[in-house]
Amino acid sequence: MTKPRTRIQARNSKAILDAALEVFSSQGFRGATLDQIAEVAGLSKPNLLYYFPSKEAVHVALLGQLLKTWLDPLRAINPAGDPKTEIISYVRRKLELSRDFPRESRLFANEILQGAPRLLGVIEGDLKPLVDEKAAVLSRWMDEGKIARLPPVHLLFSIWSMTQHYADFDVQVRAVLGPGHDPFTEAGDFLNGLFEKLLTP
Amino acid sequence: MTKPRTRIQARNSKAILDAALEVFSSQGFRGATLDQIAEVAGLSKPNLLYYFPSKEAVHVALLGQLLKTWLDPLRAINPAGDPKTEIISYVRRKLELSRDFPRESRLFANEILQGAPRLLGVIEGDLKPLVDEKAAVLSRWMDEGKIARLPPVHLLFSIWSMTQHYADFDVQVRAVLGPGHDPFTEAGDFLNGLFEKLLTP
DNA sequence: GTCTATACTCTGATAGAC
DNA sequence: GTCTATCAGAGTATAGAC
Repeated sequence: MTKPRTRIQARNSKAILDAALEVFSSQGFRGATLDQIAEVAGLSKPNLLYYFPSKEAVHVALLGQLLKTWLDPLRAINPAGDPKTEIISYVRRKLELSRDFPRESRLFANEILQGAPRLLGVIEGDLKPLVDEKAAVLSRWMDEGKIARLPPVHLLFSIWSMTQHYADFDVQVRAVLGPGHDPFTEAGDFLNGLFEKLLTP
Repeated sequence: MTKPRTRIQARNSKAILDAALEVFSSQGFRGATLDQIAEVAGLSKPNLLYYFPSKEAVHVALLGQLLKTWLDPLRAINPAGDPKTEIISYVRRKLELSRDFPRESRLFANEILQGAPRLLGVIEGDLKPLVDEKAAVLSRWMDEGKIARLPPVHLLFSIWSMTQHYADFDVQVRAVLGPGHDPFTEAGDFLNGLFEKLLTP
């Protein structure tokens, strides 16, 4: 069902992928069942399998569309921009992704936790070259004294881990903060200040 | 099998819990099977079920012993110690936990990702009070001008996320760094410098 | 204490009517 | 395109021999 030809097909394909995102992101691939996905999508199980030939195919379709979105903010770092502004904007965008697409973040986390069986190739083939490219930009900025000298790749890891934490560990974050808190607003202020200070040479 | 009475029972119980940690931490609760656990433990499936009455019971036993270890470093923060030293030691201990017990970290991450169905009570009952207690200590240190003023709980979140990232996302970390890197050694230096700078008023 | 055999349920996937 | 019915295999758990 790569090319939906009718409105119904487009709507059902979308419903299935959305339901699958819901279930896969909270249960992992093996823990999710087609029954659950079909129920959330509001379809029968055989009908789901009319749109996708197998459970695996649904998962692959999800991961495929995930990675483009996921890497966009990193791609958007502009080598010609103001260094500190570029990095802090990147942090902000990553946190917005966690806030607006927490299921995508958890789907990704689940995949990596399980050893990235379906994603390792993409990580090595797409993510690593992109990281190498941007790490070189960061290094140049450090050489020029525009930002503090830090190991560039670990700087990226710290951005990923802190921003994704608010999506992936949302339950724990809210339980520990208690009621009356807005985790993402507070995180935005905290991370803004953190990287402002950290990046100042 | 709460009180093993013979050497064989002690050894088998231990083998089962170790195997279960291996499988649950990489597959999640639903994704793991008793077949896998029994095979890793070197026992037959019925024999495994002689030691634990159900899959659920194995999982509960694992989570129970997990949390004590997991909270120890936070408990160890000494209100009477030197503030910056205490916090940086905490970061170091947490990173050592990630390095030496990555499966425990991933088991915990899996649980939270899945909405903490078996852990939310402990988080609210044990973790939150402990965090509140230590956050008060951090706040006092900030009031006294010993360390920079930051939202204390979010400071703890940043420590948890950055240190656990190296265990939970190990596959991605190694794939992005490429060969010839020692993630945990590099992370230790990076995080040491990061918090040294961040905490300086 | 450990094994073989098996009961029973769940799950992914297919057949075929409409 | 969607449904009911159903199959084959995997999965949890139990019975009972040794």
